[in-house]
Amino acid sequence: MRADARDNRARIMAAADNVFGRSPGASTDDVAKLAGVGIATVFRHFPTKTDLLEAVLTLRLERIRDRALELAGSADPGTAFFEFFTQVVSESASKLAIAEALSAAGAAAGEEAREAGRGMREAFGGLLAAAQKAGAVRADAQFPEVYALLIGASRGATAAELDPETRDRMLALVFDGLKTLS
Amino acid sequence: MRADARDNRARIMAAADNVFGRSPGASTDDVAKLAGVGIATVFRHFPTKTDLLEAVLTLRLERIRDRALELAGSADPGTAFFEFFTQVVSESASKLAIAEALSAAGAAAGEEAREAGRGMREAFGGLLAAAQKAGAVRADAQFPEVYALLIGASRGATAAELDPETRDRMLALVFDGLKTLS
Amino acid sequence: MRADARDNRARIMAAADNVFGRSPGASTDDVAKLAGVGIATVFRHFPTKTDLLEAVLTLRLERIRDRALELAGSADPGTAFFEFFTQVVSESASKLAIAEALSAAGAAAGEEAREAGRGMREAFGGLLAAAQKAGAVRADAQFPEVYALLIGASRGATAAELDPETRDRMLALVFDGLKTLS
Amino acid sequence: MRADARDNRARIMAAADNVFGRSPGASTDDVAKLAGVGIATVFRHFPTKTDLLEAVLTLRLERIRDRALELAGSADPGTAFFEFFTQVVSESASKLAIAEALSAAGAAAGEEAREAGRGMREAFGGLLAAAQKAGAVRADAQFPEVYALLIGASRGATAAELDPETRDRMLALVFDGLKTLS
DNA sequence: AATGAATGAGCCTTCATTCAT
DNA sequence: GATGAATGAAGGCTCATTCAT
Repeated sequence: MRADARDNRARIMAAADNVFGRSPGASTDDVAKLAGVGIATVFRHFPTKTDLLEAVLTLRLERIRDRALELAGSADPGTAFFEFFTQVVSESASKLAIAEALSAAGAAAGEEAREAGRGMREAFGGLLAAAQKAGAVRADAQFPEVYALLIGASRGATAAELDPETRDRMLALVFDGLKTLS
Repeated sequence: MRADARDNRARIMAAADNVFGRSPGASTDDVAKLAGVGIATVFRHFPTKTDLLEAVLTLRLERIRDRALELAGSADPGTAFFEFFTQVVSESASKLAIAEALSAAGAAAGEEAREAGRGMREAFGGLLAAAQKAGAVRADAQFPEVYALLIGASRGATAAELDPETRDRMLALVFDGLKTLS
Repeated sequence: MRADARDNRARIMAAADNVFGRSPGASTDDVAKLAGVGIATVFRHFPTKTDLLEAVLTLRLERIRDRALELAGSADPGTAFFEFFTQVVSESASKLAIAEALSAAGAAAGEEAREAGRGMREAFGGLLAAAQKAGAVRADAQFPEVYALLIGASRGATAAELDPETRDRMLALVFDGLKTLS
Repeated sequence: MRADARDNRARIMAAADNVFGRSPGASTDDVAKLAGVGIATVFRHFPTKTDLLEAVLTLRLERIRDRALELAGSADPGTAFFEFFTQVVSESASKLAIAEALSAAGAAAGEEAREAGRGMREAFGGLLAAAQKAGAVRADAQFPEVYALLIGASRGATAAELDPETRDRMLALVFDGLKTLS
């Protein structure tokens, strides 16, 4: 039974990620239907809709953090930093929800999500520090504004539904502002 | 009655601007209550909730456009451009709704709102062109990505609830990317 | 001003007759619009929607009564009776409202409408009595069932949206039942 | 749960039959209250008020059809026909709704109700044909006008709120028109 | 543990009716 | 006297959440 339950939980979260990513106002029933379980099962795993939302948010934040951690070991910290930045913004463009997850990372209500946000920001902070140390990013840029830029670029790409070329040109502008002045 | 009605209409729009600015999912009743009118009065002026939303959106877009047009006559196009950019982002920071208005400017459903969005983008485009002609903004930056940057910065500032100093430092980074390379 | 008011009243009643004839659930506003007056004017003339409905009903009943009275003087009472019966049913077929007026004639709430119903039934009763006296309608048929038949035929024609030929054949059946047995 | 749900559904339909029979414009809430369930339960079983109305209509039509089918096997087709006619009209007299169901049987919107109407008319047509074959009903009467007569008599009885004696005398007149001329 | 049914609060919208010009 | 604006009380319908199987 444990395995079954765990399986259901995963299916529900995947469905929720999908559904809420497309339309944030979707109903819990939509999630249940897509997950192929009864609605009561959803509420058994997540007593509140908010709980479900937070679980999804947490998962997303952790995924982003993991991406950062993977790149953290890279030999070229500058490339790693810009690569991460680009990836996050690119995916935001196609997944409305990631951008929102990023902004919610700060104000998130639940403890778990807040913790995930902290972890993600920390990992990104590590990437930034390394890139600065390596001279790829200007040293006077502090974390808060760089992080705000990441959020902003993500949300801008999402909201404007940019085509990839425009998105890349936008990032080029942002990166020019971030790079060490020669 | 004409005067009274016009007055009410204005009060309703102000209330809607306020309420929807705080929580986009607010009910029409909330708007009515804040405006101090009965709910039927709101529906008399705006037959549909969508109509009300669009009227608010249109108003916001027009206000931003007007700001752009005011600055268009400025003697110093570079300053005018950056000043406008800063103002829009600053206000977004405190008014969630402006950022959303900016992003909705593209995909807005209603004809009126779409037209307002067009007007606003045009005015901003004028500011950008002048600034580029004056050599204040790099010539290879095209409108779409600069506009995306404006939206992104606004949304980023809003979502992250930045304090003014951080916001200014974020804008400094963005502006450094936009400025003509020396 | 008296003339103006009377004119408006007539226009409102005509509009109401029209509108309610088509869709019984129509709003008072629809009536006002069709009449070309403000809604408050309608309520000035008819303090309640029920009042308006009753006035329309009364008018219709009076019209039917007048038709009966016109035919009452006819030289051939049998023809007059069947002619009247046919006319009422035919018009019901195309004007939903007449059939309803006829059925409402009994239970109508307002004194005025009730009086109009009484008058109409009396006139129809006169037609029936004369036709029976002339030997055209069987003598054992009493008013209540003949009147019920008039209502029924009208409503049946209306509800079933009969084409004229079927309607006539239906009436032929009814009339065969009403005629004096030879 | 299946049993409970089926039970509730039946209770809701019974309540709807009752409520709409008395006042066709009744609210869904009235139905729910009479059925002793929450309003959402009504909407769970019938997603739209129209759906509920149609379900009730269908049920009524099917009941009438069943009555016709029962009588179809009778040894005396003439009696069977007139018996059916009388029964339908008698019940209409006390149940406004049946008469309306009958007229709606032609134009009903939903496929299910339309099908039920078809079935009912067919069964009634069988009764008529048999009665004609047996010489109890005049051979020149065609189905459409006889059916219109059934509807009309039902609606007339309902609308006029006839007492049983008058209703029977009205039917006697109708039947005299339908019987084979001797 | 999983399910589908039930529930009431809430939302958008309409309408008869009343005010103020 | 005529008008358009304002109003609150429904009404249809949805949704997060709770029960009972």
